[in-house]
Amino acid sequence: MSLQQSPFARKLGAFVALSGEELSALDRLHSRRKTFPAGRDMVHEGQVNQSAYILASGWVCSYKLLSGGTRQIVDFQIPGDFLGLRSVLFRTADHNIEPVTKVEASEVLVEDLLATFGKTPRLGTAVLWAASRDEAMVVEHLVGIGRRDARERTAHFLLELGARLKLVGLGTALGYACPLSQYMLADALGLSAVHINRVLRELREDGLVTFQHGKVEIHDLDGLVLLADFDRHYLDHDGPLLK
Amino acid sequence: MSLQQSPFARKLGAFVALSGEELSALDRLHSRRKTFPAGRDMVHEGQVNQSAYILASGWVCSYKLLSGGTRQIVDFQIPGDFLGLRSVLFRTADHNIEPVTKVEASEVLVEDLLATFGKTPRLGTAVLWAASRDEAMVVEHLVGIGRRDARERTAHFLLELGARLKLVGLGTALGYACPLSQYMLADALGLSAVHINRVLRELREDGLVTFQHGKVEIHDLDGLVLLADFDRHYLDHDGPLLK
DNA sequence: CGACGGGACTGATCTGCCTCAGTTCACGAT
DNA sequence: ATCGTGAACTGAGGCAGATCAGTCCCGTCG
Repeated sequence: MSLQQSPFARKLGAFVALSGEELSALDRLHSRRKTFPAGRDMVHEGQVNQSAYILASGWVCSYKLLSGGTRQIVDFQIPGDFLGLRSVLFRTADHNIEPVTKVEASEVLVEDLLATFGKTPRLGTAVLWAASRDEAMVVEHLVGIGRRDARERTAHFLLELGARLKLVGLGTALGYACPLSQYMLADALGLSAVHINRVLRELREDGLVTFQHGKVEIHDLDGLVLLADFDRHYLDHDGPLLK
Repeated sequence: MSLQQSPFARKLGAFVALSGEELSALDRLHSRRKTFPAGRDMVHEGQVNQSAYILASGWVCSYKLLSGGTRQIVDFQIPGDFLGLRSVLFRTADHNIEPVTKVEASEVLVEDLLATFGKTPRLGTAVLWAASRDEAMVVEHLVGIGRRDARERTAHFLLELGARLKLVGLGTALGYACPLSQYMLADALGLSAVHINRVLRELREDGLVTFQHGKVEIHDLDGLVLLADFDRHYLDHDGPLLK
């Protein structure tokens, strides 16, 4: 275990216990560091031959635009997350990617990735697991939008985000820094910004969570978990699954 | 090209042009044929060490149950689709799978799958593409539930289903057989069955589609595409992408 | 300094969809 | 023939969340 792990290494380490050799193989993937300013799209839907990225710092969101001008945010990515894996496989991006904050990311060439997996197959397993978890999150998101009301949905979202951030060392069970505006929350949760605002006020007045000044503070974890019908296990585990 | 291709071979063939050798490697995956009656779950959420399946005939749906008793159908699978790939990777199923009709499916052991990919890597590519397309469909579904109204959502769903069925030779641009009840449609689209019924009536009265007696008939394809904001390209293509 | 702009926040009104409570019809079992 | 069941279908009434039209606050820029 090194003192200063990258969020990516930290996240994969939660799935598969990593050796020193595997950790340095990961480090080598981080050579082509790039930065992106907040707000200007990194990837547009339809673009071909995009690179994949590993997010080192900052937040981004993946979204789709509809003809009516509305948008749906599919997911947020936080440090340690893989970006645009599907777009690479498919050769053409099927969604837009916008940095929420200033972002640092490592460009990953497919050939480097495959070579790394060839030499250290357990890393391949770990990345596959991480990708499966991301897919599971999209599914959970779908379920939430389809069948949970605004309060439940918001509560679930904040809990899930907290669990993800905790995994990469950017938050605790009690709170975390969150650069999202209420507009972005609305676009992610399929609600209007006006309604998000009221829901956040309700959750605050009920003593469950506050989300103000870029900080989420969880005041009643059990109450929130109950409201959201949140499965603590599906993101949460202590120690790697594969030793 | 064999005369009688399985739906799975037909679908993969749309992504990657397959040689005779590759086709027979596919056939060998179909040895452990099983059948399942309609209505009784094949897989329950939380089950461990499930097999994966390739659907040979019949329809199934993947869904999640919420604490309130409601359910959200995440996706339907039709012949040629892969079943439970994520559950296998993750070792434990994160959703339920219920046959909509009587179903025939080939059980696929992970080791057989990996061995096949080792010998015929282009098949691996094709399966990966198919999996990416499935993931893209879940994303599109999410967008629909989040930001499309009931009419658009229903129209989009019927078009997408048609495109998928056409790919495996079970439908045309004008219509297809569809064993889904309005209740299932409701659970998939995040609506009530009552409302689905009214929406279907409206679409029928507007001369766009009819869905009656297990048959979907598209009467005004352009109108429907326009209403649904349907991207004809993302599922539709003539001839394999990789020669 | 004042102007400007973007985010948080609010009240009033409207509406899409849900819920409840049915009816009708087709079909399989008794 | 009758019963039961499950799917399609309908009307009435209610409500969650959208939309409209703002105000207030704060940070930034000329």
